[in-house]
Amino acid sequence: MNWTDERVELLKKLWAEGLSASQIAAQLGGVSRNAVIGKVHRLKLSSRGRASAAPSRPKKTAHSGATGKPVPRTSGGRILPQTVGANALNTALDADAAPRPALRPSENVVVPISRRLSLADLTERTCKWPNGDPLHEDFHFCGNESAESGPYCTYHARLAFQPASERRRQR
DNA sequence: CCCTGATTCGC
DNA sequence: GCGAATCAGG
Repeated sequence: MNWTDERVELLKKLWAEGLSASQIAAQLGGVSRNAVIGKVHRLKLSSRGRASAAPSRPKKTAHSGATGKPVPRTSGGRILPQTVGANALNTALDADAAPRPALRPSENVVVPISRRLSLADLTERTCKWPNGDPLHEDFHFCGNESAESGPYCTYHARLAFQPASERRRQR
């Protein structure tokens, strides 16, 4: 992924909004949080709001080049108070044997902003609620922090374990 | 352990 | 310029 003008603009916007580097990386897709942080610094839009100088940061010595090192590590992510407009929820794929109750691509479903993870990026503690059409590029998993030992985040867990009939009136 | 941003430096 | 590895901290 390269830093197109659009991606840079989005980066600036999200950074200004206070999203963390990992969250921004998740939104942009194709980049690590390190990449985001690096870009932020190069764009000189660090500080973000208050503060001025960084009090601590001596230096560093030995540095092992980026050679035979594994650890892809794509972590980070927190549910934000904001919401994103109606993503169609689909019943199709099953993430890791997580129970997948049927849910109509409902009308006014508002999904919390997610990390939009791919299947490969899911971990034990990420929400495995699938969003979008599995046959589309748009397909992704919520990826937000999942609830206590559950497969979904608190928001999706509610939808998942509620009878369709009750789901209706409770919203 | 989870995460955060900051820095260095090989590429 | 890019970003993994690393650091320092919550």
